[in-house]
Amino acid sequence: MTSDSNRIQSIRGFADILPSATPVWRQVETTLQATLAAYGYDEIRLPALEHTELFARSIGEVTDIVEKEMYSFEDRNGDSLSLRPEGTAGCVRAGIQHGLLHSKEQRLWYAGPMFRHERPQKGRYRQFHQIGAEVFGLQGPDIDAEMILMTGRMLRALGLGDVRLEINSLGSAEARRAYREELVSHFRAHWEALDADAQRRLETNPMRVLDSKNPQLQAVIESAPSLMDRLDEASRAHFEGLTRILDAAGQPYTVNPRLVRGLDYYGRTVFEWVSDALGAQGTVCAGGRYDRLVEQIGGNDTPAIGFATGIERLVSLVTERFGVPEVAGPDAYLVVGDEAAMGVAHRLSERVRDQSPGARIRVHSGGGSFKSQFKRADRCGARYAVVLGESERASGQYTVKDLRGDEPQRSLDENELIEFLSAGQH
RNA sequence: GUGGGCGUAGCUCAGCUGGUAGAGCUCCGGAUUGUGGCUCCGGUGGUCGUGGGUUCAAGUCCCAUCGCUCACCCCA
Repeated sequence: MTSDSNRIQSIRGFADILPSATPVWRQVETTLQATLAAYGYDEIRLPALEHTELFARSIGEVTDIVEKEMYSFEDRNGDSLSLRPEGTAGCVRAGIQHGLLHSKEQRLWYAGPMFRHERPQKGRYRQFHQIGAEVFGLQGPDIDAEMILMTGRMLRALGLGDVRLEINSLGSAEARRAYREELVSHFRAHWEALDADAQRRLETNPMRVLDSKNPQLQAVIESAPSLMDRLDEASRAHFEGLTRILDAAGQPYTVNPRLVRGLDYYGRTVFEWVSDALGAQGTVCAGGRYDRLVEQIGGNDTPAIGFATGIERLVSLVTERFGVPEVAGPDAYLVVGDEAAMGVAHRLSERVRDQSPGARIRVHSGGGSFKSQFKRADRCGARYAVVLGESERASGQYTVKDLRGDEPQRSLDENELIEFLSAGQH
């Protein structure tokens, strides 16, 4: 036994996804991708590594993500590169670089690992996986509403229809700036009523003060001005347009005026789907509009909206609710008597795979008694055990035993056996 | 970065006021010379996370350190 001290372990926050979990992952991923396809989105695949500058310029220099959570390092030529902490920046970069956004709309989705150097906890990892989508070139609230309805459909398709939808509008950059100043002076006037945490937030991200969970601050927060009341006219009309469509579509929501994004590029519509079953990390899907970003990183003025979901969180919810599906074993397990039988076993199984690519045949390896081979056939969940021993080779009649049901043991010649195993479900 | 909880067999865990490391499951073998599951019997598997200290004696007490985990911050 190797001692723990010289055994290499995975990096903190980088999880292995073991065979017992991959079926749920696959189910979540295929369900989400099918829904995206149903709304006419096209897949785009993007690098995990980008120039650090891209994230600094899009996410915001002073955000936590850029300041202390990125995996950044110098390339051999001295460039600063970073593992992507989110997917939007790279998608926008690719859209500009390849001319995808040139006066036409795009509905794109992507999937893959993201990296943030945070302290891991339930539902939060340093390498985590997202599926997200970005729509470019559409400025009206109709696409906002469609994206919200689509993400709602995704969650329902996973059996997670009981999450709640929260929406808000962050208004225009100008309105937000004016509001932020107003907010800062409000809280400065009540400085001594704030706790240390809120005082710190007032310096870094004033709108976050509204998020404080401290009940003693509720009075000061209640009396604070609301961004909703100070939206610019266009943003107000946009938001009202959004709620009209959601109402007409029968999609329930709550307006949460304290719903703020941690990334600088958001404006106007923001939304979140929240579950109460995940502890502190309740957001399973979040998105919003970012009309200024494309221009900000060098493209033409292009309206855009996007969302991302955390696969780990969805997998966790689905697993808690429905358990893990039993892994289906092979259709047949070939028990081999000796070396000569091994040749027969592979000749037979290859012919079955030729004829029926969906057939799942496991040929025993590693020797051992018939007893132990049968035991393994049973343990791996095989439906049938096929015995290839001396007497079978002599007679040309192979024994097939049903391991899961009451079918009587049968004797088949080679062609019959191949037909039998190729038939799939018996 | 900060705080709480936890580190004993592959897994889940027991181990009392310090006194020779245990159980269940798994795995391997046997009962059944070529037939799994159920049962019974036997076996493999541990520097008790790591390093130091106290003691005649440490899984147990003390200190440090590493790891896991939950929470804060922040976020998917």
